[in-house]
Amino acid sequence: MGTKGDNNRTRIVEAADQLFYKRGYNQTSFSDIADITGIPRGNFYYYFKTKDDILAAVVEARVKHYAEALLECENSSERPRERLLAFIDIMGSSEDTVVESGCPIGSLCAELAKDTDALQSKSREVFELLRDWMGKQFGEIGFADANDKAMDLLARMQGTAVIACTFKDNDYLNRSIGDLKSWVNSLTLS
Amino acid sequence: MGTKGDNNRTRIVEAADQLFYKRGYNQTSFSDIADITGIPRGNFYYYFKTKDDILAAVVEARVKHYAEALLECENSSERPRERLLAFIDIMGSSEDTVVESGCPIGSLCAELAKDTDALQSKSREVFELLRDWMGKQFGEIGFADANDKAMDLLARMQGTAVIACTFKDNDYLNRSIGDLKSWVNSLTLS
DNA sequence: GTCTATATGTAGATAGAC
DNA sequence: GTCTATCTACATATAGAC
Repeated sequence: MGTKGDNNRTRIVEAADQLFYKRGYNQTSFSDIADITGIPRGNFYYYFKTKDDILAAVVEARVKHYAEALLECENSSERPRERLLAFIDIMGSSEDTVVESGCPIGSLCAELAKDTDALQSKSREVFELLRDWMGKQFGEIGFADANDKAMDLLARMQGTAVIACTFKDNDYLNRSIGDLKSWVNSLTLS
Repeated sequence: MGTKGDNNRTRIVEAADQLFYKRGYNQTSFSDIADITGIPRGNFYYYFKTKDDILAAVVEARVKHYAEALLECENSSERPRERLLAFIDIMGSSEDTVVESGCPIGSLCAELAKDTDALQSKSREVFELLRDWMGKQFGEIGFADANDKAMDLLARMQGTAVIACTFKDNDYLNRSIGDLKSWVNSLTLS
């Protein structure tokens, strides 16, 4: 803790995080990470046993990152509906990277769905965090089907990211984010 | 045309098509395709100059496949709204594979968005076909923003596939498909 | 803890016999 | 057209000096 080694470990995870997003997990090599960090390939095995372990560390870093983002959304308003809107806005503030590389969470899950079960379930953890948080917000609003609503919002955000990225369409992305917020605002307790 | 070589070419493309879907483009090797077809690795270069060329052939095969599927949807009803519902049902009929590997079109585009521009724009062709066809249907219904509606439907189907696949959730997939059809049915000319 | 050198496997691609 | 043998590059991973 607090040693030089921890710094190197953190730098490896941060570089891997970016590369997994921009190029994908399978297309990112140890050499790529070495080039960015300046840390020689061979050293990685002092911090991680396998490439899969690097992925696990990246996912854990992302869970931590999004947990903090959700906390900010939580603090942004007393009203759960406003909190959900605040979360949707995060995607808007990442407009350019979403158009370039898609959603960092969704694109990783989509890639690893075609890989081993271990990698797939690891990558899912970030989505589980978001789903549970969204479910909590919808529940506080009063929806009986809060979990279903959470899955719907998650899915609509993912679809928006996939299509905006595929067509390289910033206008569509912004319009769709607006529609998403309108949808959350229009939902009524039946 | 009609020679033995064309048969081999077709078999390579069909095997590649399946493998690109189940394992992804980058994770599919010539050896994998050779194992399935029984055609030796070295032979592939008689039919294709590079792996990218195999992808192009696969995309063209998919465009042809979906063009036929769209024609069937077109013939299924005189009413464009019904035709759109028929297309949505295609995803429902592929329930198990969608949960296992996602949408064949969307997952390929998401993967290749992190690859070269050439591969990315090639993979997009299937989506362009679907978008244009959907736009035509929404236009026939009478929507002024038919193209926007097409993008929305495409996005919602993609989001549904990503989430159903990530969470391995057949129930969610079926519910979401139902919701999608209700949405198409509920759209009114403003 | 950090580094270089290297092992081992497999990828895409080529050469040339038949 | 079909096949085997092989080239070159680069991947993950290991060994061992410092």
